[in-house]
Amino acid sequence: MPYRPTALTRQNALDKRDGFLRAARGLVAADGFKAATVAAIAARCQASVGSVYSYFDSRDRLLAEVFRSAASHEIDLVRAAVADAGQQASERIGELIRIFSGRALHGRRMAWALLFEPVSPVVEAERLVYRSSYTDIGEQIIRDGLASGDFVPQDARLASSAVMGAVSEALVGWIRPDSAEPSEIELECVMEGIRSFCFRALGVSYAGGIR
Amino acid sequence: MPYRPTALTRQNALDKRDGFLRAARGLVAADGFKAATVAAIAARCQASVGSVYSYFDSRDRLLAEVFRSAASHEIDLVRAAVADAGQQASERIGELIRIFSGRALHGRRMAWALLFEPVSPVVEAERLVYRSSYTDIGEQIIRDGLASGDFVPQDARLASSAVMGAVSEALVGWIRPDSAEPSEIELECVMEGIRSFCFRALGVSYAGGIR
DNA sequence: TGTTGATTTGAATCGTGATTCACTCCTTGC
DNA sequence: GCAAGGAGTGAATCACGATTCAAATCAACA
Repeated sequence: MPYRPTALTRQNALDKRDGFLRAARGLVAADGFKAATVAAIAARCQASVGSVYSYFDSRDRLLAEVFRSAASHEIDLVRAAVADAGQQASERIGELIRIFSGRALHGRRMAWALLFEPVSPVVEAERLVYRSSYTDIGEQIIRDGLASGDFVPQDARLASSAVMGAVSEALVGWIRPDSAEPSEIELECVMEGIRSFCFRALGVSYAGGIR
Repeated sequence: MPYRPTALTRQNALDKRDGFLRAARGLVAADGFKAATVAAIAARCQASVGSVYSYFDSRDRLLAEVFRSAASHEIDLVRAAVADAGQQASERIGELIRIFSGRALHGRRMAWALLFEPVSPVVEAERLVYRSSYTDIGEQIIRDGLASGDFVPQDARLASSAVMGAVSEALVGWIRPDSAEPSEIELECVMEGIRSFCFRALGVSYAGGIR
């Protein structure tokens, strides 16, 4: 019974698999999912096209995994920020908006890939989960805000969707692949503008002040 | 000098061209741009694939033209509704929101195609124009509303984008191709919810009432 | 009816990238 | 060193719809 996979072998396999994921992620972050062809991914790892397929069923699944990991990283950051914010619902939704848009505006290519780039149905399914995660977080905060009277009565789910939509649409012009690099000041204005728009929409009792 | 194209010939050519456009539009309205393959378009007109190419440079251009005509029809309806509404900015933006979402919710496949379906870059360029037309209309109304003091001070362009984003995102769940047919009541609730969300965001001075 | 050129046809070709697989190259355990 | 598999390779294949184009057909006019 010669050749039995050993611990080292297994680890190497995991590392290699991970290498493909990192390579793909790098390509996506640089030029979107479209650029993450199987050939490009393999090349980045000095491996052959075929070997990608001994670690993944298909390109789609590989990219779905890339999407999931990049997206859940983003979600985690937002969740953490929201948790760190005060218990006031308005502060928490403000953090959601601020972190979400700040991340998007600073990692524009990746944000574009995660939010807007046309992708295959398999990856699109991941995007659906990703988007609804944000909406879920928002919804919960809004529900709390309604309970505490911080927000004006309204449908929490609808409001959360609308907030995410308002934020996304306000951002899209800034993160489109061919748009010019925006200045830090502009970004601040956009973020603040979105924040106050959403605050008014939610009916936040106190103004929160400009800046 | 035999055979000279005549008026009838020319008319036939125009009609045929128009037939291809209609056919494509029908396919898009039924199943999106993806379904409007050159073969399907030709089949609908009992013509051959090749003849499509004597009227259009490429499928992309054909679809871009379909997009343009469908989109400008929508835009015209919105413009007309806005013009018919009172001179109060809040009424006019309310009409924009109502007609836009009403049309989308009642012609869901076409709305999905125009707003969300992944399309080629050439068609995407048309979508950009289409989207910014709505944003332009909204921006102008908001500008007027700011001038008359109907709305709270804010960046009109940003606000208009945010309104369009909020509306789109609130709608997307209802018009996704695989979503269930919504009831009339649900649609009314969604539209009303969106409208009040946006009214609050704009800081409309009077509530406008439910319904 | 014959001639000329416009129009139509649809099978063959292209383009693009994912996917396969027969073969070679390694590793392990004896 | 050597046999038994596991891994890696990359050229060939596949998928799929857009696009082409030589041949066939049709329309106008003398």
